Amino acid sequence: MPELPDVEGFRRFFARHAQGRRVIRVTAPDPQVLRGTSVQGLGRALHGRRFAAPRRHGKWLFAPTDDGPVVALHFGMSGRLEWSSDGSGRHRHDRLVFVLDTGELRVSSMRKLGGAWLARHERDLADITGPLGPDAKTATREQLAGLLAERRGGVKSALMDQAVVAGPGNLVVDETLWRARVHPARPAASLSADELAAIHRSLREVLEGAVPRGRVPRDDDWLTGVRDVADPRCPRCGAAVRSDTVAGRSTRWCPDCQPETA
DNA sequence: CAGGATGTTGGGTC
DNA sequence: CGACCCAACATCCT
Repeated sequence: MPELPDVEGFRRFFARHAQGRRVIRVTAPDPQVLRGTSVQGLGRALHGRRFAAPRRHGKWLFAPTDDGPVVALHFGMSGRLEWSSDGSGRHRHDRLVFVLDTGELRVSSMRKLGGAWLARHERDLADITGPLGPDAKTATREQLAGLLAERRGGVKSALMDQAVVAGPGNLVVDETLWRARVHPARPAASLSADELAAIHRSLREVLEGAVPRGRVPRDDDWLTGVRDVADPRCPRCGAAVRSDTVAGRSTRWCPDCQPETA
């Protein structure tokens, strides 16, 4: 499920449990999630080192050690972190375990779409992540407007592209466009200054609401709250919510609040 | 049983 | 090169 708000929750979780803690050993109940490294490689790089403050960019979580190597985590569609102070309660989907001096931090992933990478140095992270736009939480209105203005495709496709702006996923984008009253298939380059401002403001509001919760809330005054109910109604105007595939992803929008032509 | 799920990548195509 | 579409990845759920 992880989008930016979820990963920000994982960052806080990582900081609470692992920051300043020493790595005793690394085990991989399912090494398939290790990308470009091995459990031996991770062990050699991390053994005896302490984790420093974790950082997030978009949907990536970076866990540097106090003197060099950095673990990069991406959670795919189903990843999350678990903590066990006494080593008990192992779960079937735990794929990677950092045994620390105070307990075990576990990377769990049902579908194994994400994974764990090892960077020798900070400067190697960009090779792992590929191109990433500015983080959605801090992107300025000018940045966002400029990036969208030079896109040729639809606005949902643009906002979903991590190289344009890093962090938004399917739920955040649908929620943002609903709040901004912009149809998801609108050509990005056709948006007015007012619409661009509304998208930026809405993106900030959605993230400010979601990040403290560590997820996109399923509140009933959010579009996400009616996403999967039968006969969904727009929480703002009561119109029947439309469902279709846009930019290759399942998409919800309100035909009254978000008309196709502005 | 078929289809879908909050993500990304690689191939083919225009 | 930019953008779209689709399949694939692996597992569970409706």
